[in-house]
Amino acid sequence: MILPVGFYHRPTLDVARELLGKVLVCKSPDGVAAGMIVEAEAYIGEEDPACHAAVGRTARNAPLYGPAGLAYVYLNYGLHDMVNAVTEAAGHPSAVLIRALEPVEGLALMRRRRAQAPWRKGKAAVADHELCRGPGNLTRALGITLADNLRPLTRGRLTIRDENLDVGPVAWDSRIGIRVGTDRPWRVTISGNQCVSGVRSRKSQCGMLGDRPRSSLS
DNA sequence: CGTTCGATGCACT
DNA sequence: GTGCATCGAACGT
Repeated sequence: MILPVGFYHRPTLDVARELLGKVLVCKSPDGVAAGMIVEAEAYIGEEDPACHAAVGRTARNAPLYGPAGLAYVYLNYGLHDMVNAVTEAAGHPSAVLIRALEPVEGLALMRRRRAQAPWRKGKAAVADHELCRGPGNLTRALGITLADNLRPLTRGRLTIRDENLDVGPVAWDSRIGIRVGTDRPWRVTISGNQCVSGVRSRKSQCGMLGDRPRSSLS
């Protein structure tokens, strides 16, 4: 079942938590690629210094201010397209960044796309659990680009499905790769999943379990 | 093991 | 002109 708009039209932390275990699907003429979401981050409002809306409404971040259930895709570092699910009511700029997937369908297509990255030409193939590890990697593996910005996630080429997959324990910790707003524990992951990005082979990521971060500031 | 740093393009000041 | 919600190679310990 494809997640309905109502799923996204809720508090962003709840959406982030419940996106774990759901399946992001991208169809293209080359085939279908899909993966289970194992890592996500919440970006909530103009008061969140790490949210793109912290600078107020601009041409780029306008999708954050729109209705829930749309994709917000933008280019980062000139190299990587990042995909978010817009959440909450229109006028409340917020979204969930999808940071890693466990590949489910279209592994061969993912491998082909990853190998096409300019910096990967002539390099060894990536392992299956690395195909969608990291926000830039997963968009490349699924073929998600800026052309998917503002696309509804409730039908068509780009969707998120509930396939009743088991999730198990989840952990909240601070968001990755940002210079501000690191105090907010708004990154959520499936504990122990090999496809989660971030610090490698680090001793057990101090994490709390549960439906909400221990100290949510919202 | 760890840390540094270049590639790359565009929105924003 | 500056600075990224990154990736991965290169280098140091």
